[in-house]
Amino acid sequence: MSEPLAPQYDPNAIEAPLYRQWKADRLFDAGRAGDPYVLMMPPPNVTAQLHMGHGLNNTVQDALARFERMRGRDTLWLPGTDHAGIATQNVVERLLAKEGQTRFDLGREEFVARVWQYVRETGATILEQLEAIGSSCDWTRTYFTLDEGLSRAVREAFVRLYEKGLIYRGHYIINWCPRCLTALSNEEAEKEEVDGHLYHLRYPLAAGGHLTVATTRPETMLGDTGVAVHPGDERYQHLIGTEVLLPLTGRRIPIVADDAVDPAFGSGAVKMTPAHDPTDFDIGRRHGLATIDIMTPEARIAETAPERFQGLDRFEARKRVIAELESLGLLEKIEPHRHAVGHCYRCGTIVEPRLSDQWFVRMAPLAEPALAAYRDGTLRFIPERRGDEYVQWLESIRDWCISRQLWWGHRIPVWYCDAPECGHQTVSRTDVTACAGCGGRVRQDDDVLDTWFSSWLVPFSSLGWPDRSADLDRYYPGDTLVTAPEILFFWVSRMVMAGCEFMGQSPFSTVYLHGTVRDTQHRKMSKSLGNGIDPLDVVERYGADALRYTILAGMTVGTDLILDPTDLESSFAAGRNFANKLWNAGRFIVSNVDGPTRPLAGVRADVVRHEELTLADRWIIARCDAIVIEATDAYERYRLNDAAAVLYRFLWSDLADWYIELIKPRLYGDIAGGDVARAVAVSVFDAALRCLHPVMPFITDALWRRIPGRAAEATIMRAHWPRPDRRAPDEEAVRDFTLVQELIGTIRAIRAEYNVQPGQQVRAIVTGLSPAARRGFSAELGTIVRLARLASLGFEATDERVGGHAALSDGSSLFVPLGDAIDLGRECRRLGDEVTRLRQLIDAQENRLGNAQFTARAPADVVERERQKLRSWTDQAGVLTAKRELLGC
RNA sequence: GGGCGAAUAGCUCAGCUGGUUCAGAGCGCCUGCCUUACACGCAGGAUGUCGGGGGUUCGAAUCCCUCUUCGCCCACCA
Repeated sequence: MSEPLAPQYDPNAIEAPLYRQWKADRLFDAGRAGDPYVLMMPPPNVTAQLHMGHGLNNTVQDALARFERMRGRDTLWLPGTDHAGIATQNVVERLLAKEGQTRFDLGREEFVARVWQYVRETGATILEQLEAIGSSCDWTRTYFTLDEGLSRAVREAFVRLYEKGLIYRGHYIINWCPRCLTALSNEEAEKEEVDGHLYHLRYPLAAGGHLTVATTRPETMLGDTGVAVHPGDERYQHLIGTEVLLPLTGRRIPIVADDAVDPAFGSGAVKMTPAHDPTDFDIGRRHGLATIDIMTPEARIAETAPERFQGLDRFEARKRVIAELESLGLLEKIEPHRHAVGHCYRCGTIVEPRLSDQWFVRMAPLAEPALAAYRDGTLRFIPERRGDEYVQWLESIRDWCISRQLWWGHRIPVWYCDAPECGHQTVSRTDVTACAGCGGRVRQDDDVLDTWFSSWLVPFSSLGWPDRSADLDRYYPGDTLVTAPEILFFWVSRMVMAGCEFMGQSPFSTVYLHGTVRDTQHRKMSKSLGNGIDPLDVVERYGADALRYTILAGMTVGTDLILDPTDLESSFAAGRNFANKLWNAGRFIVSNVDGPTRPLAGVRADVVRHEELTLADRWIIARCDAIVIEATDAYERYRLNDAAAVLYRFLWSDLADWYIELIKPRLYGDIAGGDVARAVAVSVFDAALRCLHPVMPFITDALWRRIPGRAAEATIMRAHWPRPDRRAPDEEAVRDFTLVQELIGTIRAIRAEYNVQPGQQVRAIVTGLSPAARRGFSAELGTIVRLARLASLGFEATDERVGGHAALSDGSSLFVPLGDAIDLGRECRRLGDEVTRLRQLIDAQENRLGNAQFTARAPADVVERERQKLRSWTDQAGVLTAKRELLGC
């Protein structure tokens, strides 16, 4: 009825058109009957290109979405992108640099317009790329964090938090990226261990002598305004309250006592640079120390320092400071020192702690409900241990610096009065044009908000919040969040906090944290290392299903996925081969079923009744029921690799290698029962395709649609999840048929062992049969004879002696007489030659091991290996000799 | 410095609550096959001190201790 299928599966011809069909038929869109099931996609950067991390993340989500959809839930997989403030601004600034311009040349408005233009041109790419791997997102609800609605949500959240006193502006030390020229949150300053130095400097005391201080950043001494010691430190009691003469600057600075100083570290005296170190800032504030900012935003030495240092890069200045101190005899020593240094998470530049005015969110009050959600079980993590990290972070949470000195993003909704004598500050949901205090001119805060300040609202802002929309009612809170552990703190924890704060409950109940994609050296795949794999390239060469299969089959819960970027074939061929195997199994079944088949269960008269089923039929049905249960269980437990493996084994080994092979005579009409075989084959194939659909959506739908009897518009996406036969499992069929398989396999092994020609028939004799085995062998006699290439299967002992023996697992004995099946003379000669060859090897080896020189001088493991060789050869020779005796040579 | 994870075939990994699918899968390797769905295939085969050492137990890849090696998260000893 349908067009003939090609023997080679061509994913390129199937996948893309099928995706277009699904999309046109609106199969991804939420809004059906059923319990809602909501997956929130971690928004990729709007200008990102698809990489393997996206591939993994979205494959997992898509598998879950498809599974739940088929189980009858109203599935909403909500896609979107974020504006990625720093990253996107950097990209456009680099483009401008090529034209020899900076953003300052354009001015703010013009620059932002340029970024918008860039985003509009490239922005949809990442989402289109997600389509290529089969992502069944609800594209009608796609969001972007700078959309009008989401921007309104950002202002609403800001104003509400401000009004509750949870947002404040403060003058503190923050992490500053001198390259991106903006403040960063603690999470954005990635701590990394580096090998640095600990410099011991001598500060001359005003009263004579000197005090040694230790520092890792000697250049900051230009901004020192004090030295601190521990109040209980007896070495320095007499110095507290006195002064030192700060070298290179000529400043006199006080020595103070503070509990925060660890007397055991270094010399026990710490130089205080309140403008460039958070601890020093705190201590300085307690003791009224001055703050001297000695660096420009670019981290060059500023005009507040002596002239000869001005304009020097911080690391140049470090060298210069050390050189000068050394020449003054004030450098005591330099020790190697390993310590953690913050790096900008966008550009890798070493972060500089910097004193500045920024906006902060007070986090402790927000953290409490987020902790409670985890502790009362409404929020869980997979794998579970990730919950500990979550708790640890929330319990020691620090305030969140949310202002960024960028132009691309949500501008902070605060307006300041221009009039210095008024100084009023207005925080507003809507744009402000006049001062609420004096009616004068206002200007909006120059800074924008951290991108994550919009991302943390996404679970509800993307559904219409702050409006009380129908979507918000139906789809909040969602169910599962699938993401990489890297953004647990950036995004996941904050979403829970925002959800609890603004919606009263966590935005999801399960957080599934998957691993990272790495190369064979376990390095994270990245553009800069050049060790990435382009998922689209894989789709092109192997197909999206092959990509998905490889990802899911290779990924255990909570572990990383290792792929070899230099050898795509070894990584992805398995998936492609499986797709091709499926394709051909489907091709075989479809082409051997010309019309509607009788159903296996039902009330009509034409159903296949149990009595009509052969042992093999009952076996494959029982196996199918079992794998439906196993696969369902695996999906429910997020063990997608188990689901993939179970289905792979069933479809390839059970269905293709065994069942299809042994129903051929029935299908070809050589023996009766063809229509029953067709019904069974179609039924189990159909069920397995459905179970496999979340893993390999394209080929399963392509084949499923071609099963005869389908309506034209039928799609597996709308098929319900298979339900196993609820009757007691047919254990008898499984047991009996397994023994049939064992018998066939054993006969085949004997044939191979004795070099029986493929076309040569042999006899097989089984004695000592259990009733179950006897029953099974009789039921599938034809199958056994055909697949083992037998002339006959007998159950009476024979007095023949030449042939192969084996014991079967039910206790019966198998004998395959070979006297008339092989050329005895030739086989004896072959075995004889082989034994002779082994004897020679054994002699030589015994000589070698008998040589005292060798055993004394060779390494122990080499000797052991040689001994093993000897043992193995001796064993082989024994086996062959026994074989010769059996054959009567 | 604190916390956590991993180590099983040449490679990538399963092995869940100790014991009848316990030593497994895929790839790779060896042997033989173009058997009318599939050579991206079929049949058969080889390969392991389950990281080292100690312990608990009738029994350990599995539980405990310890060591080694890799990896991750957290951290204001300057």
